Amino acid sequence: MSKSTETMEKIVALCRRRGFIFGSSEIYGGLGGFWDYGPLGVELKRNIKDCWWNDMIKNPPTGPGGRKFQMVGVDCSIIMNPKVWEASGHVGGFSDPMVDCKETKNRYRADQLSVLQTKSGEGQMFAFATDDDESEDRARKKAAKYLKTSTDALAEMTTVVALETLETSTFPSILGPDAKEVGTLTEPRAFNLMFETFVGALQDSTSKAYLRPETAQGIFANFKNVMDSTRVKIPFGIGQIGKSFRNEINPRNFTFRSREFEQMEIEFFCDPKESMVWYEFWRDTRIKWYESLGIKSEKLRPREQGDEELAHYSDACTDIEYLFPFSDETQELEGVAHRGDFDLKAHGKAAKGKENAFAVLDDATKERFVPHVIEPSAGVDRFTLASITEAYSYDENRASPEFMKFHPRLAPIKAGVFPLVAKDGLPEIAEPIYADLRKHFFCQYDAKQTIGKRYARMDEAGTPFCFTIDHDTKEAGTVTVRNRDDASQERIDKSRCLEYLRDKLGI
RNA sequence: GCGGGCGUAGCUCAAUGGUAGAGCAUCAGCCUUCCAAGCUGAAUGUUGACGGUUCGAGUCCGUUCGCCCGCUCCA
Repeated sequence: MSKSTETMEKIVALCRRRGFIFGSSEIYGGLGGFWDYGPLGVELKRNIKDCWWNDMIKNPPTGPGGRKFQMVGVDCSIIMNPKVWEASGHVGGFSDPMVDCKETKNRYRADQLSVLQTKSGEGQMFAFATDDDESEDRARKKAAKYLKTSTDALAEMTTVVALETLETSTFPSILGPDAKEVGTLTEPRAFNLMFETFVGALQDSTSKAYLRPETAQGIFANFKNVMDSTRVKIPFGIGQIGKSFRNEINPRNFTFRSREFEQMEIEFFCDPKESMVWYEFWRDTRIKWYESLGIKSEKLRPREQGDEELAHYSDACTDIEYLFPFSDETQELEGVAHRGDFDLKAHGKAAKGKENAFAVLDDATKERFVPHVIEPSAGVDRFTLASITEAYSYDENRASPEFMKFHPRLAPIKAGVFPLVAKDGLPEIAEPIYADLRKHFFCQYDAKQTIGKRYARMDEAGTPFCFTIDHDTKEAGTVTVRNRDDASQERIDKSRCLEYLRDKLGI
């Protein structure tokens, strides 16, 4: 077992042991790709979402060149009119079994491919798009060349069959419609990763609906509503945090690829002429945000997508990737995509009947334009997992070797409050201190067992500070503050605990 | 999807085909004046599930499910 796998196993074990993350419905054997957050996990995840909402929506950064811009939020329904997903391109070809060509990366509907084969069924076969004369023509020419015969004589020697009637074991002999090499077609697979459900009591095709596979479309669908109700002006952004669902074929790596997950997405609308400037601004802003929350920059790798990787409508896209312990390669935390006017035009066309239905007026030139969109789309669960793996520390010289070095803003518990012993009137002093602190921060009071065990428990929870009330507190009115990261101690006046926390946490 | 490995208490692991156990963790109490100390006690199981062989199965056989690893896949 590799060292990184071992580390990952320790992290998963700690998450379970301390109540960060459990497998969903474990008592019934679990369900792959679904996870529950426990008492500590929910605090961590909530802190992450609060940080994002605060830093991006409530108090957004200043734009390039000191420009101000507005940010507003929405919270859209998970189930939407299925037409949303037709317009966005999520349904359509994706409901049916598909065949991929490994060479050309083209994807074909399995029921729309035919194959030209020799009457004996032997030798190479030639696939083409059914009812596409041009594609069939190309296949026939290639077949004629292969069989060293004329296209006229070919009809005598060959027969046409539907791809779906062939055994997948014969696929290595098939030449794809656009391929140069033989045997590059995959077996037909269902590619609709959207969860289906039914709205209303009747379960038929007219009531079919989908759980959203991304939060973005709810924002696009409400673009006009937000424009009309809030007096925002281009450039501005709409943010949303919410659950999305993808029926992943193969969920792996703890919570990294889950079937139910939460997203934090911004759709930023701007003048096409300035779109690249805003794209670069958001890419850099988002990278800095992760660094500000304790992700080391050397583990954070922005990866600019090459032209061949980009969606056809996209001008640029950067995946902000993080080096998780479960892989030698960095994995995507967030995608910052320049989506052009693709989405607004698609919905304008589908819902309003013309592509420019969502155009806005340029005050200076009095011309109408469809805004371009910059989309920083982050995975809440992925960043939660990244902050956990980043925080995980091991020092065999400590009494409690494992500890979680969370950034103070993210730490689930901000402080522990302990009477050194549960007698001599110490709990009576400690309890009011705790009652005062908990009004402002999530804290924990513990009087059980030895002080060492209590510190160790707080280390595993990632609590940055512990206040310990001892006999000197009675005499001098001071308490011990114990620091999680180096186990160092200092004494402060017991009345200064809240002030101390505010100062050290920076919040 | 393919191949390999593993399933016994919350965790780490024991138990010749013959009464399912230990340590840690948890809880209660004692002790304890700053880093998982000690003592006493308590609670904890459909041995992943189903079926078969057997007088008797955690153990042998079959099936199945789950998890992990490697490939594959990931609009």
